[in-house]
Amino acid sequence: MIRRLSQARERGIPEATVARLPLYLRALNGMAERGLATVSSEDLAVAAGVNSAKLRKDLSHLGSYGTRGVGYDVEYLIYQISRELGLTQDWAVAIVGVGNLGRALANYGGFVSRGFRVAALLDADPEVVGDHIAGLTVEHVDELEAVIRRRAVSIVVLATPGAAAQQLADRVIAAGVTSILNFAPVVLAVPEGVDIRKVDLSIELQILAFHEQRKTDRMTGGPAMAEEWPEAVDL
Amino acid sequence: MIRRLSQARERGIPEATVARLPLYLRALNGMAERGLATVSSEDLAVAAGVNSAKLRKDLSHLGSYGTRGVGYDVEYLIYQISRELGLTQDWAVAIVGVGNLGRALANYGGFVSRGFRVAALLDADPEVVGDHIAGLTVEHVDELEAVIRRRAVSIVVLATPGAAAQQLADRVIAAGVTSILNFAPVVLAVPEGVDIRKVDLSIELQILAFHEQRKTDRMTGGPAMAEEWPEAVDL
DNA sequence: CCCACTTTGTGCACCGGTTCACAAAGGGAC
DNA sequence: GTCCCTTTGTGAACCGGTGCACAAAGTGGG
Ligand SMILES: NC(=O)c1ccc[n+]([C@@H]2O[C@H](COP(=O)([O-])OP(=O)(O)OC[C@H]3O[C@@H](n4cnc5c(N)ncnc54)[C@H](O)[C@@H]3O)[C@@H](O)[C@H]2O)c1
Ligand SMILES: NC(=O)c1ccc[n+]([C@@H]2O[C@H](COP(=O)([O-])OP(=O)(O)OC[C@H]3O[C@@H](n4cnc5c(N)ncnc54)[C@H](O)[C@@H]3O)[C@@H](O)[C@H]2O)c1
Repeated sequence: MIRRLSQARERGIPEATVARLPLYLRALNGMAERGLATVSSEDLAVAAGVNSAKLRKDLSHLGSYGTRGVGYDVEYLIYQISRELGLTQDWAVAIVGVGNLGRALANYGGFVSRGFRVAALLDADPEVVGDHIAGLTVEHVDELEAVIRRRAVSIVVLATPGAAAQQLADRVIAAGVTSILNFAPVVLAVPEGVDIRKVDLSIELQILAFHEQRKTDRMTGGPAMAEEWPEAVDL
Repeated sequence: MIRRLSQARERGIPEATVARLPLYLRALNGMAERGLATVSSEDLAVAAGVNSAKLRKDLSHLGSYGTRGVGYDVEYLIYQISRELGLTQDWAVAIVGVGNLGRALANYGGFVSRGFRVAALLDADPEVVGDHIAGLTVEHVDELEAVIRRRAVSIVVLATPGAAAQQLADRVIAAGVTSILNFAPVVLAVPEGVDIRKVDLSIELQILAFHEQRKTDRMTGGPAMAEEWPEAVDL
């Protein structure tokens, strides 16, 4: 353990790797619960549903944390990945928009489990403001900036209708937040340095439908070449 | 319009393109509502938040549906993309697991809007079975196979706890479903030919946390080289 | 009919990421 | 200590996707 951080880990872990680390972490936690002390790249790769070479390359970006001929120490790797992802500190999250989805998110347990804490719920609807959900009181969105400052919110979840999302994003960014998880079906324009992640159910379904159509087309011999282009369309 | 489908559109639209088509479609629908008849790749690209060359290349995979010097006909492009994505037919979707999240999904309007119809709700909890949600009655998951067959379900949304997800996936696949949208935080193992898409809130937050940590590290001069490796950890 | 202008469609160079395949490293048996 | 076995870490080829830059195609004005 003399001088870890060989040449890797210097700067920049590939984005694709970052996106898989949580997967590895989840698999490792399962293994730790089952009492496993070490795990090979092969076994961990299977558990995480990836290729083992990819897994090794991913881990090599964090440093050289395996033992050849043996594998990786489960607890140690959990610690290293958690640290890399920033899960050793806890993050205050605010949920803006407490409708169907916002409520589900607020009540979601798995949320809190790993470093994330729902610190505030905000809504514009006077019917909703004041409600008690998951131990929190819904505050008025007029208080947005004050709440972000007071509770040291660093991640905002947007669960409002699309029409309100851009304006709310502008406000939370102006208030200093640079990480947003957006559930509204709109493309948010944000300045350099702000990270947006988008969850879009409708897009996921459409992608599934595309492949589903392909599959059934293949069954039935492809789309009839004839109606490639129905003239009736109102151009 | 004599003989469209030059050499493109033959087989296989790139996966990355498929994932963006719903974005273009959404932008186009907005434009159609605002009465725009044609749109340039530049304008549409801005609305969808992508590079215009990428947009043109994406659309070229569907065929050559633009007019040089003019742009794309909005209505016509909506029709072509919809057809390509399989949104001209409607898809029966079953939601399995009617808890916090399942309810939010069932009540979600934007769902139905474009070709998707929630055709069944299923749960294992006798407290929940029989509830009326969004005009449907929650059925018992024992009926899963029968419901899938009876309602011609082709897409299943899994919104159960992780522990139940793999087993349920196996059952819906055995019942002939080949498209699954999974909200449970587990890696599902599925046979060739089955499409899984995963929505994982926890992973999204962890990715945000990673970048957030990087950003704040940069502010404060990076993580102190010293505590790279606290000896105290219980290895 | 011709010219100037706009905008598409795409060839090509580039880039990040994936995968193979193997040398190097470590462990354990004797 | 030596040998054999296991498994890591990574060089290098490959692959899909991105974006620049431009020729080709079409429009509209005169
Ligand atoms: N429910 C789902 O399953 C689902 C799935 C995918 C995407 N979405 C998207 O998530 C978002 C929320 O969906 P939902 O079903 O919870 O909608 P909803 O209508 O139930 O809830 C929206 C909430 O946002 C609040 N709101 C509106 N404007 C606001 C503002 N300016 N500031 C603060 N709060 C405001 C409303 O008062 C309401 O409580 C929508 O954009 C929807 O398209 C929802
Ligand atoms: N709620 C959220 O915001 C959220 C966010 C991200 C991920 N998730 C994930 O989505 C899933 C559902 O979350 P939730 O908050 O709705 O949980 P929940 O506990 O509220 O609901 C789960 C539902 O599934 C049902 N169920 C359990 N076993 C079943 C089975 N074998 N067959 C059919 N139904 C069964 C339960 O009766 C319950 O109604 C979980 O895996 C969770 O980790 C939830």
